[in-house]
Amino acid sequence: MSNVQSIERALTILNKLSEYPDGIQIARLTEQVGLTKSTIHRLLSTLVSMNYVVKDEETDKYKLGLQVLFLSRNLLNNSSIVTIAKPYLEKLSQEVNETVHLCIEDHGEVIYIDKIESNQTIRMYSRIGSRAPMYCTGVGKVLLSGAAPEHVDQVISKTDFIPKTPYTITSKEAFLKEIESVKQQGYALDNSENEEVLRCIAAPIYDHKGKIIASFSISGPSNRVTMELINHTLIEKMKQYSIAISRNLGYSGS
Amino acid sequence: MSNVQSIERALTILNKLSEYPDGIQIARLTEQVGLTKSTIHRLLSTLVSMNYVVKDEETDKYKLGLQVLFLSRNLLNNSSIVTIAKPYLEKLSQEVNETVHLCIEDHGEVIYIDKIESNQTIRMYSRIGSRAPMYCTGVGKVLLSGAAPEHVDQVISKTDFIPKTPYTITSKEAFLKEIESVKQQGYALDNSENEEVLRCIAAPIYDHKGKIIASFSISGPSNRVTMELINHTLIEKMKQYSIAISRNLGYSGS
DNA sequence: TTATATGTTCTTTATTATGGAACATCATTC
DNA sequence: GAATGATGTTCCATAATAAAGAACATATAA
Repeated sequence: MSNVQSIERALTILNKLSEYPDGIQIARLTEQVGLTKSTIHRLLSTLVSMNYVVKDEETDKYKLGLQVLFLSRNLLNNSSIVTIAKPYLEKLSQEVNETVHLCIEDHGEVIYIDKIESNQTIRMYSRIGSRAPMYCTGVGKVLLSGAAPEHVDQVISKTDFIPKTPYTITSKEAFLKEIESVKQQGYALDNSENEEVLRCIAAPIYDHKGKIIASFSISGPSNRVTMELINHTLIEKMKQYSIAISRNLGYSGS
Repeated sequence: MSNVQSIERALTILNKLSEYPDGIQIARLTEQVGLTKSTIHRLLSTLVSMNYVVKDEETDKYKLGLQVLFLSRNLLNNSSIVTIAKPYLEKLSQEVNETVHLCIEDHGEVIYIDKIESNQTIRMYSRIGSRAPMYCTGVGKVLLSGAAPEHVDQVISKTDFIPKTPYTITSKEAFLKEIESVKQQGYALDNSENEEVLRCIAAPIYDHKGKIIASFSISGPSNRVTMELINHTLIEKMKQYSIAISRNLGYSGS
């Protein structure tokens, strides 16, 4: 029941460090984490000794060590979704020449587990491992459209509907309605609801039981990914890929 | 000076879990890690509460959680080597139609920080974040060829020269000689020294100070990556790419 | 049913982590 | 160049914390 304090603290520090790719000093960490210098120093020393953290001797800054990368090395390979979906997503990205993402839900958030970049010159910055809220992303809506009502309620109750753009859905009622319509349609849009200049279309991936276990999306600047293109081409394309990938996971529905 | 015991133990468990992508039970972990059931249970509970570990309620198996992936999300993006080298490595991989790796040294080991797969049907299994010893890899030889003699000695003294194949270098003296000749040549081979069927050629990447900070390699089955191909084409090609990438990092040498 | 293997919870104990203080190091300012 | 301030590091007494055995719970197999 009760957790180990020092481990909680150490992991909190790791989380914090991940926000500072160039490292952070102990003094800054004390402000951020709220522990004494000496405690943080000791915790960091332990993390360093295990290669989870590296200390830059020049600047006295601490940053994540490569052991963290080593940990995650098998995290996605084993996950058959990534492996199975990859060739399809690559083909899709090539066809539409836009970035394609693959996501699953984790603790009420969207987490990006794969990404195929378009060859367009303006590339989006890398996202694998990143999290995003569900209420303002196409993939999030799709994932919730396949979840049990209680789970949807639970996620929504924890959601802060922050208006990221003028188009963001900001009420529970509207969002519930939106999820319902996603369920009907079989796809979801993010119509500049997360970032002003971005438009996405997302579709579900089903497992053999017909459960939605992942979602993939096409994202691109609104001027390229127009509503016309979506209605004309992308909806149909996404549905095709949705079924193709799901079939490969043992899905037998339509 | 003295480390926090519970953190060391927790990280040891994380390391262990990374070996079991499908999860492992507490009982197995006690055997592997040598702690009591209750201790491991408590440590795991803490890790679970922080989302570093996930418990499969069906099988009672514990495996790494996606927070680990979240941690590493910025680990390589910030690293300018990956970003700068990527387009070159992609082009190289396309030209030779073989897998290309990018590596740095970490605590006396080679660590793979990027990988571009060839389009050949037989793909190598993913490696980003993986570690490999330096004595039996081309990239390892290259990295050591640029290191200070004391560092080379230190790494070698910690190295177990295990003969992975009949061609593996198994003595300090031979390895030192090999590194010396790599330094002369400006490239290194792994002539089936790590895996019987594999041949690699590796070259250095220099920073603005002329220091070797990374190494990249072409790897492929020996029947495709023949010694003839290497001598004829690849050596020259690797040297060109080596200089091109290094130039982009501010290197001004030849 | 019993036995065995496993996960979970509880409680006592002493080990262990904690944080203040002292010390060290460095950069900046007067 | 001394003094100040900001930082990292080490030490140590104390109390809080984690440890592990035992008891309990649950599931599977004999």
